[in-house]
Amino acid sequence: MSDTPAAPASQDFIREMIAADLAQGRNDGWVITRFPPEPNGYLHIGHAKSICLNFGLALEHAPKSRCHLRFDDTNPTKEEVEYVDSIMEDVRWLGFDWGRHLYYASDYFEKLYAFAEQLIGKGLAYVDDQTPEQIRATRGTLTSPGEHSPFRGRPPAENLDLFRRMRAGEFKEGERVLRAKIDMASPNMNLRDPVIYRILHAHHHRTGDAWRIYPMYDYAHPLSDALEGITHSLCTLEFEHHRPLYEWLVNNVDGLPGAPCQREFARLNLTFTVMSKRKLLRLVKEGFVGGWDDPRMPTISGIRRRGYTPAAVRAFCKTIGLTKYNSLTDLQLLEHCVREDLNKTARRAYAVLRPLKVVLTNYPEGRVEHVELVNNPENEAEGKRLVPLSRELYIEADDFMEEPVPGFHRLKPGGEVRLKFAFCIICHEVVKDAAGQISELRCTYDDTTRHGAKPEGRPKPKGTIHWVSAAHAVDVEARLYDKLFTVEQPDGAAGEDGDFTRFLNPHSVEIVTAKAEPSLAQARAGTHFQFERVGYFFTDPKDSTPGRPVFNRTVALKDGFAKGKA
RNA sequence: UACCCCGUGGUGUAAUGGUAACACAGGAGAUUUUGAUUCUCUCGUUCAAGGUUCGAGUCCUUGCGGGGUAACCA
Repeated sequence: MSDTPAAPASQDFIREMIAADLAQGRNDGWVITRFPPEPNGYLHIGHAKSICLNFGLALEHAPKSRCHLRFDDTNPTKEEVEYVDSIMEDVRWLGFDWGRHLYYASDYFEKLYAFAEQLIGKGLAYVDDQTPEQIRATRGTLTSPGEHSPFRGRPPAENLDLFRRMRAGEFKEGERVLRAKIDMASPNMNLRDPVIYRILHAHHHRTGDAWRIYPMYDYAHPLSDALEGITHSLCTLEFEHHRPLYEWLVNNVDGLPGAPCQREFARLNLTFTVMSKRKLLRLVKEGFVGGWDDPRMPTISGIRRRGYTPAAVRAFCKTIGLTKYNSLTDLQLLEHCVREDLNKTARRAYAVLRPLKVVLTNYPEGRVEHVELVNNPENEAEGKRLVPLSRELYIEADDFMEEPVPGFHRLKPGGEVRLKFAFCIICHEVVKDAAGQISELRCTYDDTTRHGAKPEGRPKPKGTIHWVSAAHAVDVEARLYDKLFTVEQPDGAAGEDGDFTRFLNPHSVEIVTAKAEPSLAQARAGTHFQFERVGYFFTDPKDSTPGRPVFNRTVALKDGFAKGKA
């Protein structure tokens, strides 16, 4: 894959705006972006879109550019260090680097507090003694204006005193808040005197017990952006109505080093998956999956463990584009991106997922030969390897049909097939057990067909299948992952208050013991393979142990035959 | 029955007043020691109606459809 983190994406409305800003000489030619996660959950593929955008922009505009990683840790009741660590790991894994520009909104608490006092002094903020219920009740509705708080006219000196006492911890949670004084009649609810500070007697993961009041996102975010000199603050569509408030703060607070500009883009939606943190958290907490990094999860850690590559995720993010249209991206596009990458880079190996024994009746007992297999047909430099072959083999059960359907050109009674890189075999006998199940196939091999030789006057078998030597094969665990949900839109299909978990795919994982070529026993954790004719697999970084690898199926190979039948 | 945003093939995007194109998916074929890959061909598109213009996917109006917004969450 030619994709690199710095590869420029096509022009989208954000990049056009930045180009226009640059053309007008704004920001002294700098492009400074930020990725601002709240450390209250794991990052998912939707965040990857934002990460690629923000860090990508910085790379595209080097050297007068950078992207900050800033944790939006303004709500101590929800945030944890565990999430901070995973987020940093995920961003790095995607191939991006924030350098020394790692920040926390909590680093600015003292400055943000001073700005709040400034707003109070200007008569632009006031302490409200109303209860949360009263505030909600007087905010009005979508179709009717709100009412002024009885405390709205409080003089600045009194507000200042009260606000300082809020900070000092003199009041209980919920007793008072600081509100911006804007417009209770605004059609934009965010401008109806939004709460900008609330009392929270909570321990913060970084500031400890130093604070009794914490700023709200709407207040902290624009000012943090401004403090860091962010030029372009890019977020998702649901913050569009917050933009006027964002701008109000940037314009009304004096002494800000920068004037960032917020723009919004559509978040990513993927078929057959849910993306909200709340829903993902539920899948984890209620044990529907093994954890945040379960390979079926759309989290970065999940898809990493599944075997997706950073390059594939980046290519995907580039392909989906950037618009304000609320779209639903086909999961197949993600799969296409990872196949495209892995096809070029993954080592090939032979593994039989559902083994069926084959005895070569004309192959001498006790004889073992070693066949040369190509490691990667897409890259000859990866060379070849030797794989043992003997009288008894395993082939994929799917590669034999006792009563073949039309168009099936693998092994059938009396039929011939090529064992890839070895020779052709003909099936003479189907052996069944007491239950009538096929237990073994008795075949003969043709020594004249070695190494792909096609003797004259001899019809060429249409099928080529993979195989492993029964005596040499190693048992390995393979986890066959499939879609987590059975419907394209689990949230939508669940309806208003329906439960999306009823659309969970009961077959989202199947664990089998595969028969693999011997070298696979030594596969190191975290290695990508293509099991020929089957799919791409990744040695599970968590559950693999030396000598006992566990293989996660990243994605199956496309199957033209299965498709034709459907 | 408020305000904001958005409507281009099945899906995701491009076309910046001048021949509607690319990718994925689908279909057909060629090649193939992976029914993979690769290659060729193919299917199929501007929400609607008016208006402006020599010319509209693009600009205007109205309608329709979708999304968002009433945490002391982010």
